[in-house]
Amino acid sequence: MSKSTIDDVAALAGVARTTVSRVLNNQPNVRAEVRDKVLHAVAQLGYRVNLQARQLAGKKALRFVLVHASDFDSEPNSYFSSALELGATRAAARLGAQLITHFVNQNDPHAARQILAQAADDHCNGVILTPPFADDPVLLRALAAQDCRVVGIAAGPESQLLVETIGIDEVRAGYDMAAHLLAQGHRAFGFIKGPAQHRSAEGRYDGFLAALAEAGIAGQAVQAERGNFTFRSGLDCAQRLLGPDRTITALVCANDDMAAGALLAAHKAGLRIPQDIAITGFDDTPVSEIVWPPLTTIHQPLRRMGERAVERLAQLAGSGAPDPAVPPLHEIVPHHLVPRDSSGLAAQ
Amino acid sequence: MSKSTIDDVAALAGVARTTVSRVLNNQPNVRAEVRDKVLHAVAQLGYRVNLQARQLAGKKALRFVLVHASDFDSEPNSYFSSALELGATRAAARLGAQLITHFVNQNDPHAARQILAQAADDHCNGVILTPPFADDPVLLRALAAQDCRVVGIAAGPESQLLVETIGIDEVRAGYDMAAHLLAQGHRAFGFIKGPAQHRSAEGRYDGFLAALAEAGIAGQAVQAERGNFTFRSGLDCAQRLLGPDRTITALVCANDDMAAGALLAAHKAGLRIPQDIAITGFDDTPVSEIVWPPLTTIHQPLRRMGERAVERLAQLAGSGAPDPAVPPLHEIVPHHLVPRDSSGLAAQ
DNA sequence: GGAACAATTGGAAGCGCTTCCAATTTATTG
DNA sequence: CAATAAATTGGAAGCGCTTCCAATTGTTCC
Repeated sequence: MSKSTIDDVAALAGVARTTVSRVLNNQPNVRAEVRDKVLHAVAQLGYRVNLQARQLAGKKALRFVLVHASDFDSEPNSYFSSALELGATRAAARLGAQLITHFVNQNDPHAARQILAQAADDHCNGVILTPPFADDPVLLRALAAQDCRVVGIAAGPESQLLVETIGIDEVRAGYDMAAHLLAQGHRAFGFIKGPAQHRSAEGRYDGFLAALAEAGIAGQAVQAERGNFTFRSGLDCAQRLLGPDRTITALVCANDDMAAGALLAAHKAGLRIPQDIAITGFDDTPVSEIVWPPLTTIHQPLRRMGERAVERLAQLAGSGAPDPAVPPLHEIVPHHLVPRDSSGLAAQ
Repeated sequence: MSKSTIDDVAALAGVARTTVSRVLNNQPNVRAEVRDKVLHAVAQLGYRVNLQARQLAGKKALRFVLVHASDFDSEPNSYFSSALELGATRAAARLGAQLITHFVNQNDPHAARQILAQAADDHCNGVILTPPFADDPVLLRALAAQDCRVVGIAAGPESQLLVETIGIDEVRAGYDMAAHLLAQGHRAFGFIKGPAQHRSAEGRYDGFLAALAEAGIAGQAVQAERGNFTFRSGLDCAQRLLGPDRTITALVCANDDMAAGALLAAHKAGLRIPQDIAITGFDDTPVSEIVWPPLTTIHQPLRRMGERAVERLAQLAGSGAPDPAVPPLHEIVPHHLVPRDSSGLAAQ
């Protein structure tokens, strides 16, 4: 069975090709009854538009912009952005959409303005934002005012009310990590958080505390430090937590890089991992498999998230203007705990 | 000035559209004189085919397959493969080509057969291979016999004679690293090599020795160990090299992961980096910026390499069957040394 | 009830290209 | 040199879709 065309649909629905086209493109002036008939025929034939033909016929291709935060004025060398973009590009290729990637220096005071300008210049149908940009409500609103659909990746709860978002259930992930360590007999915990602006990562801590509370462990029993997601900050925080008067047996870090730093602190302090101290990360980036011992962590499906972001944007673009009555959707992608050797049974 | 079309070219060249199409697609039955005229018109107008139209008119799209080596039966979580694929996908999107990615378990004894089958199934116009597959001459020949063009990435010298290849000048890179350390006053070196099968990485060691020889330092003075590119092996090898009777002041590792392992060994041995021991990596993967101190390393433009691989394949596909008289081209992409804090002036 | 209008629907052109087939030119051969 | 084959060129039909414009149908209002 070869691909069916718009004419097949038209024939089956008993209407003209033009009408099918109108239905397909959400255009007005089609009776509901006819629209249904067409949609029905589409479903029956498994019809899908041929993007080549559509574009050739003059329809502008979908254009999306993916904005990465960078610490410099160049493309970041990070796995996070690579994996996300890889997923997004795959989806874009599949959907025949164009994906433009920009790197914006997050330390630049004009970063937001720059993003707005790029979105306008590229005359795009949608923007994909990652933290910290995805957590900037002013930027989010400005983009919306610019008639530009936005999907935020790993955005915090505030952003989830403003724009479409995609992310793991951060709270649940924190909960799962706590449950894993509790099951191994740990009762005294350290936690290295990320920067407060990174809203979604805060959820990890909340979920972690929730699980502890369920197990009858008070939040005060947790020694929390605040890092900035870098190896160096993980090292520093962990050194404070793992001094000679250490009481904790497990140290949870809000991302893998900090966990790798904590690992070094533990090694330096002469502690055995996981016998003396269990250390866990978050994200399951390659570093978690590289270090020794390999990190127990929470896998975050970055490629999948990038894919979904583009798919969502494509769908939004096809469905016309946003309906202010419908709140934006927060899509949760599944995470899972990856147990490796950096955690194990707590010492008696 | 709007895009010119095939008819513009035809008009300018004074031929029919059909003839232009023939020239564009390298088809026979065009007089050399006419062909030149057309090509000239193409150049003059800056004409580029519209891929949408071409595909709509029935021409099959270019299909390339990118094969990654994996250690499991799943997609590897590595930066190397992500960055390469990202570059390849970007290029494919730009050229309107289709890129299919496969992950093949390199431990599977049938890996080669699997790749051949996939290349055949996908009915593709070309395959991009990475190590270790790019260094398998049997596979390379079989693929060629299957009428499938191959580009090898970071392939060894043997493969460079068999198929088109892309990579950095590994020998020169090794040389550069030695020069960097020599300039900092280091005279006694350790070197952690990769597995012998990884042919291109061997070049790094050769270049390194060459620079030492130029500086009047004998190869025997270098304490070489062989790792397998993992953090763990770097840790183990470094522990042997950095014992109490250590004589070296600089330790060069053939990739970043092993250097990260060596870093841990040094920390454990109570050595200061780089004051007591300089440690360097290779590849400039994200781990090199994550560890402490950040690694001096050689940057390898992975995304660019992926891009070029697709571009080369597209070019090959457009130029008909391979000419056995013309040897395959080995394309060198520029590398550069990234000095960071893990290397510094040698102690007196 | 019919004029004036708005809401629907369909017809047909054409986006830029490949490719089949027929027309033309050139080379080959008895 | 005519007859035949081979190489070269051009004409025209679509590929699957959007969109302009005309035709049709349904509504409204005096």
